Amino acid sequence: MPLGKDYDRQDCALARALEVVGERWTLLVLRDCFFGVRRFADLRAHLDIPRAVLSDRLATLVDAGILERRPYAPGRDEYVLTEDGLDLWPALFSLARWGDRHRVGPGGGRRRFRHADCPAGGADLAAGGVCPACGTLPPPAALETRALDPDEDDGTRPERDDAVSRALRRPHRLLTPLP
Amino acid sequence: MPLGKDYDRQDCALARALEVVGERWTLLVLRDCFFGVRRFADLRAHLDIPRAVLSDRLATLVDAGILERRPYAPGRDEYVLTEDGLDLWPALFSLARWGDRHRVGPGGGRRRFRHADCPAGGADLAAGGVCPACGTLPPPAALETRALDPDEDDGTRPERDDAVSRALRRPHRLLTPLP
DNA sequence: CAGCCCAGGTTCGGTCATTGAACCTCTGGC
DNA sequence: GCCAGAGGTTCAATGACCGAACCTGGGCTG
Repeated sequence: MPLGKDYDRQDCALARALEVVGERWTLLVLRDCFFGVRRFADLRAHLDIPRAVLSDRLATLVDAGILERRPYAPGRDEYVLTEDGLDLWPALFSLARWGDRHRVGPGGGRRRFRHADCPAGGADLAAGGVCPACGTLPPPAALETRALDPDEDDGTRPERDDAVSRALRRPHRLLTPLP
Repeated sequence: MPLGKDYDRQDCALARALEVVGERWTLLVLRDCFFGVRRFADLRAHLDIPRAVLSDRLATLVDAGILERRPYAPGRDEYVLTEDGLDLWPALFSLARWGDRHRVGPGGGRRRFRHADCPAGGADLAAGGVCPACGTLPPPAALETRALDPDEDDGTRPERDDAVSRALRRPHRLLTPLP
């Protein structure tokens, strides 16, 4: 946990957010949840995260009311974003967009987010997560994401080959279960 | 650095952003830079961050082109946000806003951000950093921040008493030097 | 129903980051 | 010459993270 015992000495909303969401891996786990990944094994395969750490992060997020854990079969649980979790979307999108624009370098995996349910026809999201066509801030469920076309992407890294990564190359509506 | 050696195995813009900005303390340092804090000693006093860690984070941020280090007197340096750094504003604001709304609990220090240069009169920023009055996404330099009035704030913690904390209780234009 | 597999963990030593305290160095002022 | 303050670095101790190995409980297969 970032700041640890210093938590209550920081008089700042940002510090309180980072207390839950600022640990290593946590935001990447949440990104996957927005993409529609719901199961422990899929998160592990997609992120290459140590089991113990993933276990710990999921517990923290459930505790904080950001994820909900629910059985989908006897003995099997899945993790789904709550209302509070869904509200993290603008923050997550803004950070990813910044990474996309300023740290291009040697890593592909760039993607676009389009307002699929847009009354004005839809367009790729602009800064802040705003749809430039209709001017609103669409909720994640109204968005479709897809990888950049190979000719737009200058990444030269080998692509990942787990089920989630493969599914995410094709257009995909956010929050729809993956893979 | 989050993810460390796994950096190049993550095909994701978010991972690349977190590589620079996801370490403990880094976002809090940047928040202070947006507020107008520029000097090592002021950051230290305001954040209660260990010297070695602050030193390391500042070096990383300068390396990444997010901060610029420049002398303001012989032997004295200050740190100022670059263009790339300023572009982090929507992400920072969104996270702080989420913390403000979902993790209220036992910590005051809540604040509002108003579009001071708004042609439509200005209003507190809404989700994504958008000004609800004019519908644009104002740059940080166009914003004024102030602490919530005591009756709006349910924080019961003792207030901090360093120069930066004191200055930030009064209305303050972002990026204007503090304290 | 014995035996196996799979999802979703926990446990465990080794390694790496963070912490707080102490020490260093340069500049300017008296 | 001496001191103070800014902006560091160094160090031992603590805590987080890592990867590998082990555990558990339900379903399937024969």
